[in-house]
Amino acid sequence: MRRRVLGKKFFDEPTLDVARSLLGKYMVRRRGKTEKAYMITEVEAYDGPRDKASHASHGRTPRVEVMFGEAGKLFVYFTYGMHWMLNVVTGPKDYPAAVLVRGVEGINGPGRVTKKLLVDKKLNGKKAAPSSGLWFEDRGIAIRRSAISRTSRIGVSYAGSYWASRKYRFVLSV
DNA sequence: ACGATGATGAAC
DNA sequence: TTCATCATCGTA
Repeated sequence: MRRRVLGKKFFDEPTLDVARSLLGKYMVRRRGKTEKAYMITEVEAYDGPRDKASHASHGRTPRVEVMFGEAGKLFVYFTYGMHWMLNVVTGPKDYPAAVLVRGVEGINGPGRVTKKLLVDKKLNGKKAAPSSGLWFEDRGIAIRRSAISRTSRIGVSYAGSYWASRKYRFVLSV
């Protein structure tokens, strides 16, 4: 099987492009000797300091510092008192942007993804790479444009009508 | 439908 | 220092 680990070059692109490109790619998790790969089926883009749905719209706080950093780093934060959210940083340094992984094959919901893959704050700020135990791979699956649907993002009504209605969510239809 | 559960930022 | 708000999920 053809495998290519996705690195900085892949993620250092416009957030929306990266989000769409991640569909059909694989997220690989290694814990000790066991390694599991899951095809990515649902993502959301959070794009820049003016995106009111992005936590980075409040400025460069410790919680979101990683979003301002290097593309290809993992951004993990805690919400709703019980869920970890897994993102990967995109675009240039000092431009806060990331893609939230909302679903993978067989697992729907960002909180379930992190629970299943045992993701928590220990991964925050780590590079998405085999050395950190969590990374992304291109395994040669081609995704047709027609297999991708775009919708507005989930749970961001607080962001105001403009930002809440941006079609920044990408879903791979079965 | 709503409660669990806690970090965050804004208000006071 | 308190408070409402949340990129949610499970149970109902």
